[in-house]
Amino acid sequence: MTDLTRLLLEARRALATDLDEDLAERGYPDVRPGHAALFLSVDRRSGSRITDLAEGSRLTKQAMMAMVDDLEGRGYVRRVPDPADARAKLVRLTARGRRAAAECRRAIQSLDQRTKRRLGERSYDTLLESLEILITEDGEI
Amino acid sequence: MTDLTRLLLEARRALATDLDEDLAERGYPDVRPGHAALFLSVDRRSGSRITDLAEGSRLTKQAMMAMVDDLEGRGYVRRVPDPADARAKLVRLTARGRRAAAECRRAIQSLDQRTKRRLGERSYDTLLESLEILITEDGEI
DNA sequence: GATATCGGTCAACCTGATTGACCAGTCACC
DNA sequence: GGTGACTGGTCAATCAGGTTGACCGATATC
Repeated sequence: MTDLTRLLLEARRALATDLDEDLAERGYPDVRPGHAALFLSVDRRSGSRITDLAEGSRLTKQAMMAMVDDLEGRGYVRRVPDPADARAKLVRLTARGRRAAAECRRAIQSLDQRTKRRLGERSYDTLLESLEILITEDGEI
Repeated sequence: MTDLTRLLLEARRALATDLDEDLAERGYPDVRPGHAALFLSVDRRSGSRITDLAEGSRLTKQAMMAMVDDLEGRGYVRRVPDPADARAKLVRLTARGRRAAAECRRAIQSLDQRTKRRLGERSYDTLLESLEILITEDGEI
């Protein structure tokens, strides 16, 4: 009997720590693994709405807002009004944000490749598939 | 490019939620998925030291202490002095704790089996192996 | 006996989220 | 073209599940 939840948590922590260190070495000690999803999913030209970003990362908009606040405070993104809807704001990368995003992308890619090497291509693919299944199919008891 | 850390986090959350609901249905709404490891690893006859439990779950002793505090407050465990070492205390299951532990074991087993069914035996085994590798081999960049 | 280590605890803090309330802008419809 | 419902963003409070650091008394080591 294995405690799968614990295993998942620890594996995540190990990878996140790894990514964190890599980002620090690349000159972004303040970019946290959690920011990755945002950097990866914010629209490069027009920007993205907080609500959309939240939905894409399966977070509440409040949680996403906290991340955006954080990154805005550090100068990686800024909020601009959405010309198409006066209620909305668009989150856009600053120049600094674009550099960080690129580095972040590289860090993730590098981690991916290291992971692939460690597990072997097939196990890696299986891992990804399995995780997707666990996420999407779960919820119904 | 996949954000593996996010995937792991979400998969864990999905499973934890599932386990949580199952435990609630079994009559233990206050037993959290995190308690599982403790219930599974505390020595049934003589009890276990907090330090040992922490090490076994790869947690700090402070974190384990908080869990023990919690479970003690709910009447699932109690601390008794260790006759072999006056510094130490032994965490022991109460009668209520033993019943809860048994139910918890069943819930985990059931979750394991459902997961196995969803992923298929081979993918499930691969998943477990992969996670172990990620946990143990990580840390060295 | 002095000193280092070990088991447990207190305190402060961090991360990554949650729920609930609220406001202003927009949309649909009559 | 006014009314009511919905949507996007925000504030506030809270939570879970950890972390690091300091500390104390008991024990082991020399």
